[in-house]
Amino acid sequence: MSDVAKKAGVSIGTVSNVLNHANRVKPGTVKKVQRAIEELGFVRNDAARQLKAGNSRTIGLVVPDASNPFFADLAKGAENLAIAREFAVIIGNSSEDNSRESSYINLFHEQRVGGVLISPVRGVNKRIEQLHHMGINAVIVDREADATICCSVSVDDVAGGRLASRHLLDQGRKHIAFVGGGPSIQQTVDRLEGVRQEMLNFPKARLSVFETSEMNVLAGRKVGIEIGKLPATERPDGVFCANDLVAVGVMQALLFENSIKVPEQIAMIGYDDIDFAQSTIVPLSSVRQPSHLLGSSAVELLISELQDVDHVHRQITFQPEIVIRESSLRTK
Amino acid sequence: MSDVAKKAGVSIGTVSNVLNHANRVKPGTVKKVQRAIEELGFVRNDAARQLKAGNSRTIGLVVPDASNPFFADLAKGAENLAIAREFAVIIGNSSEDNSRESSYINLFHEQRVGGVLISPVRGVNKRIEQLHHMGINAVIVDREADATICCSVSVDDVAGGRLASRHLLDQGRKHIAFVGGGPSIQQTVDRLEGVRQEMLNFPKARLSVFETSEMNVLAGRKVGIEIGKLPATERPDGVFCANDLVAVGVMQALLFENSIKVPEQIAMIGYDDIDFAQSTIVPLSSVRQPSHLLGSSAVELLISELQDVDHVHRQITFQPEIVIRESSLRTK
DNA sequence: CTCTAAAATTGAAACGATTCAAAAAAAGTA
DNA sequence: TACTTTTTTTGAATCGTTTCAATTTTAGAG
Repeated sequence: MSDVAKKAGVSIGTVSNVLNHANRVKPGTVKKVQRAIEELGFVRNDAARQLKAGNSRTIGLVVPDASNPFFADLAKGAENLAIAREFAVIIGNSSEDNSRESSYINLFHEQRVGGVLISPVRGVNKRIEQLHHMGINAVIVDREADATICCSVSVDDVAGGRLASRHLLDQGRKHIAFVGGGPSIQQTVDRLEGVRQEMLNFPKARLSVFETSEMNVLAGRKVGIEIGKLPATERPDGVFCANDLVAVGVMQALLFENSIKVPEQIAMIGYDDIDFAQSTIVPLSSVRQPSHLLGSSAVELLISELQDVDHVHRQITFQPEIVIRESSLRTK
Repeated sequence: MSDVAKKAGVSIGTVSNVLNHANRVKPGTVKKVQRAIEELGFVRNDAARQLKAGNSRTIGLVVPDASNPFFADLAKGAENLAIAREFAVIIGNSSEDNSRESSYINLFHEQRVGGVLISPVRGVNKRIEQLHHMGINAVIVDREADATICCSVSVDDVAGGRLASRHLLDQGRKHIAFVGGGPSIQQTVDRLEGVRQEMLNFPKARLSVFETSEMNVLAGRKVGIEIGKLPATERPDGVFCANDLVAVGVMQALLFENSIKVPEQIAMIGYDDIDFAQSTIVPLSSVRQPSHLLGSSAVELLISELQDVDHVHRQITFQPEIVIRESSLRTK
């Protein structure tokens, strides 16, 4: 910067003013400085700027699976709004791993990000507590949080679970299977809770629960093979998967490995309504979440927390919506 | 940090040594300092560290479409290796927009990232030139680069185009349609070039080219509707899409909007072999690229450039591989 | 116990921006 | 012209690390 100052024949302070408060500087001087910047190819060192400022115009986003289109869309929503507000978004992929989640939080903290959007893998409250204790502004996404400590943006997963299971039961299915990622994943727990609630209205129906190691296509395929091998009396006639990736895997296995017909023999419904859901072998019914809106709302809340003096923590909950396609329709 | 030093009863320099060169410090002292760090909840300020170091252990990655699973996988490959080498990866999504690409480059430059992995939208050489001129270490991904200036990791797109089109022609298709994103997108240009080369071996076959506004499902659907509306004599009997997202869109439109049978009336093949390709309504043939490997190799090259004094720029080119599924098979 | 070599510790300087009180220049007024 | 007010410009101090030459402590040898 001092090179620029020398070349433009002004002081360092003036160069800084041109960069940050151009209106305080005489127009002629601005031009001189800008020409010098241009000629020297000067680019401000953000580390020094941050060091002085104490924080940065960057938002950290920690997601459990960046290759899940749902989170990719959520990230896109967040990024678009952030850019409009002149913030940058850094994405960290925890891969549903607690220690990886921690190291991203540390990395972001070291970088003194303005704040963090996070969809915690497990132990939400513990994580919130920790972030709060570290003095990091955080918005919980896709999970409800304790209103007193921070903001959150979520979708009512219990309602989503009810929607999906009620639809299957309404279609006359008697034995529902729920396929999801185990009790450490909150989304799974809530969606299953919705199923359980709904089952109370159908006392004759039966529920089986299958646990996957991860929430992706491959893990779904494993469960699909397992289901296909069950004797006819033990086999469910309706499968609800905790996300579409798992549903796609289960469907693949049922159709190709076990020659089971969807929806005739087994009706299926997924969750997230990713772009591909309508393009699967049998178009997949799903529960739609406003992924884009989740991301942008989260950024909105975070920026409000950073900038508004009278900010109060808010919990925004969106309602999911069922999208019915061929995979879950009643057999004629 | 001075608080930590005071609490541990040592100097600031010692605290720094504990953090960075623990072996230079007596084990007992290390313990004292670590306890102090623990108790005070101290987190190093990365801005100051970077300011001193002049650069950061961060790698910027600029992709044209983060919601394309191909790039999501590539990013994952990059991230995994980077983490193993204790680098962090920041992802910027240019959305195939030149100015957005520029602003990410500037952001990364301001942050003094160690280097940049980039899949430039257009004008590759101009962009390489610019990065080189700015003194930014860069590796071009998914595109070959001028060997004298920087490294690159790519897949032979011309070969991929040949593979796909030869397969369709071998199956007896006479009128091939190529669907891709226009001449500004290098991948499209190269894959089409492959098609053109291969057509020379089949002088009786015909080629039509359709241009999409973007390279996603929605854009593909539009072209699919267009193709479906063509009179039978003008309609292609083999469609090669420049990526799987577009192929999925085209397939949706053909099947649902126009009731055209795949592969009986129109054979289809996509590109990238994303996870979903085998789960589409009619399982989609595709050209597989080693997406994960692309990402990790790029990181490898970049880190070598940063750390090895005798680094020489290398161009790594992988060969694509055809994956044949139902969508392109000959009608019995 | 003394001397020497090795290991551990110290703390001032440097990184490159922003800030702000003070100085200088310009504009306005009598 | 002389003085006041407003606008611009200046540059030293600051942010929190890392580095490295100098100093102190410890270990080893005789």
